[in-house]
Amino acid sequence: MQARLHLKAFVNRRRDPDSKREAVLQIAVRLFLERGFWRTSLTDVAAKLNITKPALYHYFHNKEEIYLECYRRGISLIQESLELLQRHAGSGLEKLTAFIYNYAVVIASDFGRCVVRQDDRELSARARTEVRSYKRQVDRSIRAFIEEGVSDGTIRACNVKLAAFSIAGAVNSMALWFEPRGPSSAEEVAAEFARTLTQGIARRRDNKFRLPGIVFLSSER
Amino acid sequence: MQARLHLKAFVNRRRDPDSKREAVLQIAVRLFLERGFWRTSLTDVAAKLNITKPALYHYFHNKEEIYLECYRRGISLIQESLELLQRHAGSGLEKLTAFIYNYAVVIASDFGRCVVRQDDRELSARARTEVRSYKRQVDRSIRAFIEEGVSDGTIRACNVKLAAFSIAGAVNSMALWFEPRGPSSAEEVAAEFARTLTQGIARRRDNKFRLPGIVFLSSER
DNA sequence: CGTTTTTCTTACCGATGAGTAAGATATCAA
DNA sequence: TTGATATCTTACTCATCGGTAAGAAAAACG
Repeated sequence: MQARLHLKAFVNRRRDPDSKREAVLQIAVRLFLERGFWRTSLTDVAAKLNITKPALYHYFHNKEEIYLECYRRGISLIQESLELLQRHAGSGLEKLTAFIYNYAVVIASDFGRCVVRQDDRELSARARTEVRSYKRQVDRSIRAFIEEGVSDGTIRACNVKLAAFSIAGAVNSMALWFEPRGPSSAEEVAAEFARTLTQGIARRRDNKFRLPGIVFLSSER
Repeated sequence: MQARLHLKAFVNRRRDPDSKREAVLQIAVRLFLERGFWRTSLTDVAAKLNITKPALYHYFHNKEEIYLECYRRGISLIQESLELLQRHAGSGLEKLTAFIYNYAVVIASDFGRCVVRQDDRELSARARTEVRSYKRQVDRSIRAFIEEGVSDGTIRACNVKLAAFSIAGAVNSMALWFEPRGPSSAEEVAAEFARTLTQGIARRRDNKFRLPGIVFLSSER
């Protein structure tokens, strides 16, 4: 990776704010992923870049702004995918399947994982509002694909909201375990998820589903 | 709920450590869910109970122990479900479906959500080891159900590890949005998830799956 | 070369929160 | 009632970390 490059962005005082800002983001997002937002101090970030904490304040107003920039990068990748799919003609099921694939690939990237891994509640009210509006947008898109599929007959009738949550939840969870240098590539995982989440894993000989009778837990405990 | 009861556990100095410990856990888990572990101070917990922070140290060694107790409660619910399923005869698919249902109901409870919502990395090495060993156990069980299903022909051949992650991820995500007083009951969500995650949402006229050609993102960005 | 501007450092503030020391006070058992 | 014990409080320590003030040093510019 060009991580080496970013680590050397501050070797001298050359005036190049753009690439220095970039270096901060690249290093920060790695640390946020490694340790979480609150456990990552700006002193840590600065140390990795061989500068001191106050230097960061020449490029960002505060810690949250650094995170928000990382977040916006991830979101813009997702939006890019959504726009392409919305222009594309195809059945609801095809769009949904393609979206799951693309979304999974995004979530596998550093900035993508950053989008999902962060807990809203740790943000200011202002930032939280921004973040949640993006999330709603993604959710609306997934639901639209599903509804389209139900209309055109490629998706069976189901609880659209819960189906969307289930799909988003499964893909989002990648952020918790996916490792770029791990055994499966992003594309492998994306393909498997796209298949599993649309087609299921059951070998369906018949089309009727019933809940097994061995269910026993109730939420009353 | 009996939250009122727990709020009154410390009205006098009656010697009843068991119910006082219980009250601490019940109030703590709510706050952990509301604000997250690190954003919840022991002063907050104590205030809700009408005592002061040092009083908590009569019942728990430190903050992490309080969290771990909450965690163990959630885990024991899951284990209870697993044991029952392992004793039960049935196809792999049936067991998996039933597990998804039961697991979802557990995750919908306060202690269940606590299990999932907490980020390992915020724990000590010791606690993290304990927590992860539980998680591995759940993962192994899901995989075993899937493998059983593949053997007995009720589940199609698939990447077992990724399928298990996908299912666990979807159910775990409930912890992030499920609200006991929300529009859907735990049982409703559990049933829908059990269905969606095993049968998929596609209306399958034929059995072949192909990735739509509109996929465009690569992880190289 | 000298002036201006940007970049970055040292030294600090203030707030927060986990955990402790020491002692006051209520409960309980005899 | 009284002594022993558990319970809980006040007052504190210590460490962390976001953010700031003030100025030094390097770079850019003319």
